[in-house]
Formats: sequence, structure tokens, C-alpha cells
Amino acid sequence: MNVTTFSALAEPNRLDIIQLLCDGPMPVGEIADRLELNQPQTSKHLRVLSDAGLVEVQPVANKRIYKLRPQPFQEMDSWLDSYRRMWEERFDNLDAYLRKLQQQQNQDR
Amino acid sequence: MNVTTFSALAEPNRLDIIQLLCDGPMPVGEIADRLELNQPQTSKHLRVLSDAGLVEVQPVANKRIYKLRPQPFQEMDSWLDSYRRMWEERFDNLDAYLRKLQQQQNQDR
DNA sequence: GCTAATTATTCCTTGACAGACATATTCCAT
DNA sequence: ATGGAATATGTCTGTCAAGGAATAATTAGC
Repeated sequence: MNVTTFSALAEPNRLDIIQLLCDGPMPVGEIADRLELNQPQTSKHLRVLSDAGLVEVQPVANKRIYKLRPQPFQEMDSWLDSYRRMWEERFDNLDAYLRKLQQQQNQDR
Repeated sequence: MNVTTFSALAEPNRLDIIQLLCDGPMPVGEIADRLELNQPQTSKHLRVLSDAGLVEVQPVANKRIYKLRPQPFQEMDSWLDSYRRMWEERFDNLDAYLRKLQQQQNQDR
């Protein structure tokens, strides 16, 4: 799992942009209007999101339409696989760790 | 979906800590050793992760054992639901947007 | 109670990033 | 080609967070 994905989402306005694009592709101006951001900020945030691979752009007329890219979300999904058993299985491994600790202490004598 | 979760994971060492704790609970010293971090940094990162609700601590003897908390991961999982159809369905809604744009231009005349 | 081990906190410095504003760039329409 | 709309980039400033080192706090064992 790549840190840049989380880093890109770790900003309120950028997370809002992602949520907004979840409904479908949208040009810069409309994103700025809906989120009440000024245009340069919006472009800069989109730049970060684009560099992180979360969105891609497609020019149409004199507009640039941004849309989500599935890949990072898929990666996040498979990354979560490692953690699913944490809540599917009921127990945590705390007692297992305590036993391991106990063994180490016994070895020290 | 909360930004603080992403913010906490948007740092390489913290992400490493999370991955490490995926194998089971662990005290501060062991985390620091395995990741080759010094102890204060480790404690500080754990503090951030704890404030974000990603980990919780449980004192055992003179050690403090940290372990993952399922909730934020579950939230992330359900948050991803909104994006699953993006890659399960094949098409993006770009053409839909273009039709909408076309309509608006027609209205302007 | 005292010492050592374990962990948390504080202070300081430095680097990165967001916001505001101005400006540049690109592209369509006429 | 020219004006205008849409978008991108540059610059500056303030803020916040990470790293390093020193120190404080907690706890176990004697």
C-alpha cells in the first residue's frame, strides 16, 4: 500500500473532491463552484490528486473533465484484506502475545 | 469518512507501524526495534495513531502494548462501497456528462 | 525507598504544504 | 488573429508537523 494515496486523501478539500467525483466526471469550474473553492486552489488540489493517480483528466472543448481512477481504490480494498480478519474473528492476539512474553521471561532464568 | 484516519496513515513510519501491528499486539520497544526507529519517535507516532483511533493501548507489567482497533478499518471498508461500482461496472459516466453538457448549451440559445 | 527499565513529553529547528493573489497558458469562437 | 473563457502555474506568507536530543514520568524488582 502506497503512502501517497493516503497523503492525497488527508486533506479535507481533496477528500470532498473525491466524494464529489464519485457521482461522475466533472470539469474544474463545476468542482470549484460546488465546493465553494476558488479556481486556483481547485486546480492545485486536482494536481495533487492526479499525481497520486486518484484522478485522471480528459480534455473536452476548452474544459478539462476530471474523473476517478479505479486502481488506487482497488489497491486500498485489497490492502484492507489483511485487516478484515481483525474484525471478522472475534479475538485479538493479545493473550497469544502474553504467552510469548511469558516464555521469554522463563528463558531468562 | 474522516480525514484524520487518512492523515494518520499518510506517514511512512506510521503506516509501517500499522502493518506491523497487523500481525498482533506489540509493546513500544519492540515496534521501535523492528522498524529501526528511536523510542521517542515511536511513542509520538503511536500517540497520533491513538488519537486517530487506529490503535489502543493496554498496560501489561511495565510495558504498554499497542494493538489495532477495528473500527476505522471498518469505516474505510464501507466508505469504499461507494467506489466499488466504479470498477465493477465497466463504464464511467463520461458520456452521460457530455449529454448533460450538450443540453445546457442548447438551452443557452 | 531506590535503581533500572520502559515509555511519554518537551523544546527546538527545519521542511512541507495550504491559502490568497497575480499571472501565464490553452483553447474555442468569431 | 483576436478576445474571452477555462484552467494551470508562480510567488509569497503563515501554519503545522516530523526529527533530534534531552528530560520527565511511570512501574517493576530488589
